Amino acid sequence: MTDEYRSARRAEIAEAAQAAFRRKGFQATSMAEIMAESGLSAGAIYNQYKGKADIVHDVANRISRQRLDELDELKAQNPLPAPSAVVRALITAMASDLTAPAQLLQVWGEAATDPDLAEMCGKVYLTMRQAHIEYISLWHQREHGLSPEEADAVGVAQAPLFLSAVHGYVVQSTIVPDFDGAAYLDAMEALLPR
Amino acid sequence: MTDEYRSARRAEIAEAAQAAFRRKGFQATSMAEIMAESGLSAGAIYNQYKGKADIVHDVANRISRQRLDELDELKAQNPLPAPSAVVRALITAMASDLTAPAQLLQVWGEAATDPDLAEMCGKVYLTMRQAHIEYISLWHQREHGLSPEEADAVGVAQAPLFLSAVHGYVVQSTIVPDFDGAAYLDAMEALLPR
DNA sequence: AGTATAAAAACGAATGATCATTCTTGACAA
DNA sequence: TTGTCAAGAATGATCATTCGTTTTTATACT
Repeated sequence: MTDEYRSARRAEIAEAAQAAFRRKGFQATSMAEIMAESGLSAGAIYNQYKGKADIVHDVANRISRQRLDELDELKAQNPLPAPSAVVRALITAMASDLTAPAQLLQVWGEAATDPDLAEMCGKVYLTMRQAHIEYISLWHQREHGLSPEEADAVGVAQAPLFLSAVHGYVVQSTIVPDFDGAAYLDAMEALLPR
Repeated sequence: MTDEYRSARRAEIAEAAQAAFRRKGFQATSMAEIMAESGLSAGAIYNQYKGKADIVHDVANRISRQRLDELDELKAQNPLPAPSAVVRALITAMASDLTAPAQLLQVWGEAATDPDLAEMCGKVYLTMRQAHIEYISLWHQREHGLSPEEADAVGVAQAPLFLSAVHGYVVQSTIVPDFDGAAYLDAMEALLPR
């Protein structure tokens, strides 16, 4: 069997598991449910994954990776809009998959007790933050004529707060019954500095 | 047995369960671990709670309630600082219990798949938001001379973003290895409008 | 006060269900 | 024919919950 086949099958399993996890959570989802969702047998699944924990990690990885992929697309695309517009684009991309925010929140919640997951989430965050630091710095240099050092300092200070806009969106869209995403994005762009 | 005794024992159990949940998560914590942590037997625990789900809900409630209690203390106390200073106080109060942010994140993650928990979290959020709307509105009326209607509109728009500062703190302090809470708070006050 | 009695509460071993994982068996591709 | 993969029943462990028993507590009575 070819490598290509292997990874295709892993994707098949991971997608089924992701759907099941989304419904019941990581811990409360049984292997039997993943088997039912994927239509595969225990043997087929254990041929691809070491165990349930292995699947959980792979799915969490996928969910996080998707956010980084969106970041890459943004980087390749834009001229130089305000940082808040970048955050808007990031959130819009994420929210285009309606289940993505809740899934991210599930992963973060799990990371609170799983060191491996915490490390993965931390790495993803650091990549995100670094990209924002560089972007904010660049934007302040061009737009306000700051020196690279001054601009970097601004980026380091502000990047975590721009990312908080993402975190707030994730939490509120999952938890708040009457959450209005569009109004949230408008308020963010009005509030964050330019 | 008096009602007082009953609630004292429930508190005893809930505190033990909370400690265990913090370590292993809600689902992965077994009744045996709650028994060990509390030093009580199965019978004693099942006399107070209907089952594990009952304990989970009670503990999640406690974790959320503590945040509302802090809000009440703030309301009783302050003259009229800027809204961002209120958010700082809220976060500082929360972070004074070092495990509180991670616990909140666990609850929110669980709420993504548990409708009862989601409803509870939603209610807590809505009272938080309402308090902030009123506060921001009041502050804008006094500080910038806005009419009540104008000021209310500002409050409705901005409150979710002020709360995002809390959500961002919760997520980042749990997930980010080198998170600097003090710098985060300073940046927030510098960034949010006055 | 001291003791008997009844009720409540706690104990902890037993139970039955669920679950992750393994392993034997059969099918299929090379 | 041989080696790989999938199937699915079997296994053994874990877990929430129950329940018969013991202990404690409150109360009534002498």
